[in-house]
Amino acid sequence: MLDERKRKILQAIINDYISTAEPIGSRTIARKYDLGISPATIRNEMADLELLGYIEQLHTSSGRIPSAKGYRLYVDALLSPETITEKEINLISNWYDVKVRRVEEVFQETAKIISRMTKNISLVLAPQLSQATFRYLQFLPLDESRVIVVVMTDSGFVENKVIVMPSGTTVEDLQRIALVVNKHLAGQALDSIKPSVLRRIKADVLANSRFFDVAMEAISQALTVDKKERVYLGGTTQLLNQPEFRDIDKVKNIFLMLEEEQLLCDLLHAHDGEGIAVTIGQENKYSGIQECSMISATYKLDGQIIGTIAVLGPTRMEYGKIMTLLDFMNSNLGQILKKYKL
Amino acid sequence: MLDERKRKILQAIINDYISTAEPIGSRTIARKYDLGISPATIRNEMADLELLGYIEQLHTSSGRIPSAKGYRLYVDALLSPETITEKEINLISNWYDVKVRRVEEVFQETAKIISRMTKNISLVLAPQLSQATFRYLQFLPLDESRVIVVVMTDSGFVENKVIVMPSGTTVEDLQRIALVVNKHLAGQALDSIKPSVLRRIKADVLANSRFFDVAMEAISQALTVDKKERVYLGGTTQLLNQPEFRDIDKVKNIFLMLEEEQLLCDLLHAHDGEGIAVTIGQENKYSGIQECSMISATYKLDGQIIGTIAVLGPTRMEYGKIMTLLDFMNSNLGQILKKYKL
DNA sequence: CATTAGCACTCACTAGTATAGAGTGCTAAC
DNA sequence: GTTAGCACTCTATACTAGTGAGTGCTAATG
Repeated sequence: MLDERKRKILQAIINDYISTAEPIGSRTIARKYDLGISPATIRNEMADLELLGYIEQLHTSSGRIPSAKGYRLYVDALLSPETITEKEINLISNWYDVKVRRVEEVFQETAKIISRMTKNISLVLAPQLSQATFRYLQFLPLDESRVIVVVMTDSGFVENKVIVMPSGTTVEDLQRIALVVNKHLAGQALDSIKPSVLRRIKADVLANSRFFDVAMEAISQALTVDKKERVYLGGTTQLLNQPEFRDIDKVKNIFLMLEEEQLLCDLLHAHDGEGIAVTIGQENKYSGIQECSMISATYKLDGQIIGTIAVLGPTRMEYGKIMTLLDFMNSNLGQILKKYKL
Repeated sequence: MLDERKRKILQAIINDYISTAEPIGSRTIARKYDLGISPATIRNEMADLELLGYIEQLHTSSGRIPSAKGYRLYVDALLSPETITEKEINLISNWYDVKVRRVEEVFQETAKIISRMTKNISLVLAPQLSQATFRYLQFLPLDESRVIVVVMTDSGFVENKVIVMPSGTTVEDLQRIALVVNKHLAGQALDSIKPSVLRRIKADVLANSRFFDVAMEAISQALTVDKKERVYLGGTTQLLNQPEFRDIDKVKNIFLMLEEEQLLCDLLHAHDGEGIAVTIGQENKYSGIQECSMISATYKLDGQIIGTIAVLGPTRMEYGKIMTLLDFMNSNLGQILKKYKL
């Protein structure tokens, strides 16, 4: 383990690099940080730190920058605790009050708040519908031939799908099917409702089998279609403000990744335990963001993890501040969801 | 008006600049395009074209590039007609078949197709709900205190909102309210349903006034909330492939604009007549895209204009090809919407 | 014996200069 | 009217110091 002085110096290097994005030399450390030692001593310590792999040099006569290993130690042990201010809390709750009118908007706005406050890209993985449980389904006639299947879940999410019914289907036919289906599926998790389950139901509705197939098709579509989780992005342009991303090609790689929703889902799922996770640089699986760090946090509703929020930025990011914010946001998000869902 | 030879030369300059992004000189024109005249003659003609404002020079010894006025003439008069290939048509219909499962996805996928095929940013303005007309509304009980208000429109769009009802509300109360509301609102355009209209209804439901206020609040929310039109974006990263956007700051401006949905709506509404519109460079109202051109086309459903599709890119874009594609897409979109809406 | 002053050395960055090359406008010949 | 020829302009590239921030090493110091 590093001694106190080495840690102080490493901390100074990282803090400075985080705010300036410039390599930092022994002179500057001695001047800016009051460590009571001369540049020469700092140089010796820095040589040690470099040997240990915590910092690196771009070329022999440049200052030092933190290495991935350095950031890792920083995040794990050197981070000075940050608190979220009263002002920030007000800003957040005010934002929700003004901008959010319905559940679905919570996620997009959460992403916006986070990116605004951290000056980085934010990602919000919204809960999959499949984790919800089926409450009931209802057919609402639209006109002579078309019917809307409305599927309701426990938590109040509503999924709907317009279908065309064979001519001659009556409202009563539909109600009978709904009755049977509801009896079978009530309380089941959406992702446990597989074609086999639906087929078993069929036996119970034999009398109406003519409409059943169409209805089942629609139901299974209404059920599956939104299993696809949604990722909401915020502040993608923030990346363009970072000096390490002046290079269009680096930016392009990352933006291309951000356009692939499935990839983002996977990325956010990499962390599916509780609490906050930090992946630094090459720790990231996707090569496009190996010059980035990602801080992610899972949030809960009624004690169950239902989604993830994350911040993506250059490895040189304000870990402390962002972790504190995400911690606050994710403990908050459950309540906010409840509130807006009613 | 320009004589034939001048037009040929201007056409050559613009075509070449569109494909190379490099200023073009008299020598190159003579070599690449078989006009039967010498570089010197071309130089003379180019001097004229510059005097007339159709082309410009970056500095005295550089080749010429088209000016905004040049592009304008090109688009209005010089464009060689392009046709869409069988292969492309298949690609498009196949894309819809594979990717689109529900109405809402049509717009996002349309944006993706267009950006993929044009290598530029695409924007799709999806129909506002407010243009739809109210069909009927229904209350679906969720649990003891919560109810879902489902509002259905003519075209089969469904809007829903969870509300909390005062304790003691019965299903019959709700049905009575629904009945009255439906009687009053059926067939009305959503954006004509204002608070004053709702208040007038109140008289008819006096017996249930206790629940009425809550219900009305929810209804008006369900009605207004999605008046907000949605803009779907595709291929924003394509911009980064353009040589004229190697500069991060230019890109940033445009990306910032793309994040503001309201702005994009306004932009797309600038063209609300029929057919295709092209705005070139400074013709654009928003300063951020004055180095861009935008080609937009409105699409219809049942004879009525319901939205806009557009392509945004550098002024140096393949006008002919893109206009042909948009023309095809917008004439196609109505059918596709019908098909997937069913 | 850890610390520090001093110094030679390295290397990116900047400014200045020369050169090459693409393209022009003008003039005179065809 | 068209074109060959030529002097001229201006960018882009390569090369060459010169500057300065920062280092590592050595020897002196408390």
